[in-house]
Amino acid sequence: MNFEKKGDGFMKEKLIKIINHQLGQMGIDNISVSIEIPKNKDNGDFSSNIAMQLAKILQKPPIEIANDIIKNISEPWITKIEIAGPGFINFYVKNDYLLDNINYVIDQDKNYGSCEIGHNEKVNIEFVSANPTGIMHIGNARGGAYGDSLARIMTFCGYDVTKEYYLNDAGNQINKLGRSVLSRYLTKIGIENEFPEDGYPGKEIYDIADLVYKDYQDKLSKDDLEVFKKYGVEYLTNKIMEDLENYRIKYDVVTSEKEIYKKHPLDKVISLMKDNGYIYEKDGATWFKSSILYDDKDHVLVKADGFYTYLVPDIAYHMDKIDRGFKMAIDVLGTDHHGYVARLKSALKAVGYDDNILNVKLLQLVRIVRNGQVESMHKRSGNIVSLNDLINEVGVNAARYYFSKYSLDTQMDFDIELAKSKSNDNPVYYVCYAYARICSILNKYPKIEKCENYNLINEEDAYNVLAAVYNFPDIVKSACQKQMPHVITNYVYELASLFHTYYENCRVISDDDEKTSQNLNLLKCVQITLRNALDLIGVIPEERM
RNA sequence: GUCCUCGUAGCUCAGCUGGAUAGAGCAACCGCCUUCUAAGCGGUCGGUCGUUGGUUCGAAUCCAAUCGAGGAUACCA
Repeated sequence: MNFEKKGDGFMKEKLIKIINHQLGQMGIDNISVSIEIPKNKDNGDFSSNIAMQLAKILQKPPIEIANDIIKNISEPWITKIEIAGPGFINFYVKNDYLLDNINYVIDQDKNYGSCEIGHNEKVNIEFVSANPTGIMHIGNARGGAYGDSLARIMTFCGYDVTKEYYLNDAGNQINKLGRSVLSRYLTKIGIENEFPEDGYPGKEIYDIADLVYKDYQDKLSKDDLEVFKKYGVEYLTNKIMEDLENYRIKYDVVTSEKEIYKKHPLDKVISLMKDNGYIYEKDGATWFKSSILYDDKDHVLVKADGFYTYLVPDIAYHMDKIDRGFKMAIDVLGTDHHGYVARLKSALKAVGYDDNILNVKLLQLVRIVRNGQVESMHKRSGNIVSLNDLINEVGVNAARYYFSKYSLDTQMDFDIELAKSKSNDNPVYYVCYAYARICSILNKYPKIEKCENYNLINEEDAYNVLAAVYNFPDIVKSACQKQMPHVITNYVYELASLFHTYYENCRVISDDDEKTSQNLNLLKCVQITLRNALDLIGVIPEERM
């Protein structure tokens, strides 16, 4: 048997080639053939529905077509071809390709599963980007896990990814922050004052006031708002970055709103839109004619009081992103921003930029459930669970796994009590346990040599594990193309499950040295696959549990 | 009112560019530790894929209507 050691959808390609050849013989050459791995093993190792797709075109029953396709196929490595159900062609194949994959995985090691489909294309992923007016809370954890995992997956697939945080360090909310700190400061130095009604009530505001006091004692007054703003933004930005780093998120770029003003002065943005004919004046305000683009209504850009609405700096910011040469700019936002997408895309078009570059991922907001009651995240600081508290409570692995488990559009309830009390039921332990079991055995054999061949591995359970390992690169590609990290999370669970079954039924270490050695290499490639897959969702498994 | 997203097992969710008997986990019940980690394994129970129509060889998947949940519809950010 002469299989090239190429674990990258190789068998599928080979089968597609064979089918295409047969179709060519039949005079059909402009149809794309797809090969799938059947969910049910009874339906073969690989399967194609090509005959059914051709039924309409050829005006012939699918089963007849299938017969025509397969009658001349004869390959030594194909053990059986069946036509089943309404016209599926099911291929049964020798297991050698799975065994040959073992050394390939071990050689690839950290790169196993990676690919080059990104062609080094520049991609920007912006996520979290919470305003520096408070600390990170659970609501940010989901977008954080999503954005970071997507970045890891796309990088693994050969994209040139920039992870970006947009820091809103200007504007009204920062004034509010400044006034909140000021109020706490005044109280501290004994000056009676009223806390602003729309101020930020978090306890971190006291800490900032303490810092200001440390540097200035009681020398400041309400005229020094800029100082309070500066301390507030600095302190909270650092705190946010620190919390995110604990959550295993590291940004490549933090873009400051203030800096954007310098690159794209806001009046220039407006005049650009004006030149392109998208601006009109009404009731003393400047309006954007977004309704003639993607939006269903127009929006104000400059208010009657002369201030810009939030949309203008955001347009400038996205212009800047595109200026930097990204072929794709992904924004991860909560569904509460969904109306904003049409606005922003319209605006980019209005300033003459390609709005297709912008790709917005909307995620359902996380609701906090405590004792069966849904709690509001926004109203009172007392209810907000900080990201830091969550990590201290359940650990980073459990948190990252949990938030990577669900697709973006499931409305997610986060049950605090459940997370705390039943953390052992989190499937992350199930997966990590498989990894720990492997390590425990492999650690007994510090030096494992690769084998020439794996002819002694013949258990059904072993083949099942190896088939999942073989499939990993395809899974990564699919997660990347769909931009769905949870595909990886589901995969890793399945791989762990297959391994636990194997472990239960097959002894790895035995008196037969050759067989033991082959088994150890099998373990090694499961270990590599588990580790690589978990890394993509920001989980680092322990060697021991 | 208009627009967007979602309704799959008792619960939490996969599956959705149409494909074979709709899958996991949790919960419930029954088994398995003299052997490499029982945070494990095996088994039983559990479904008119919200409802009704349509498209077709075939629909959880596509289309329309309808009911239900959430969100968006600011001269707030």
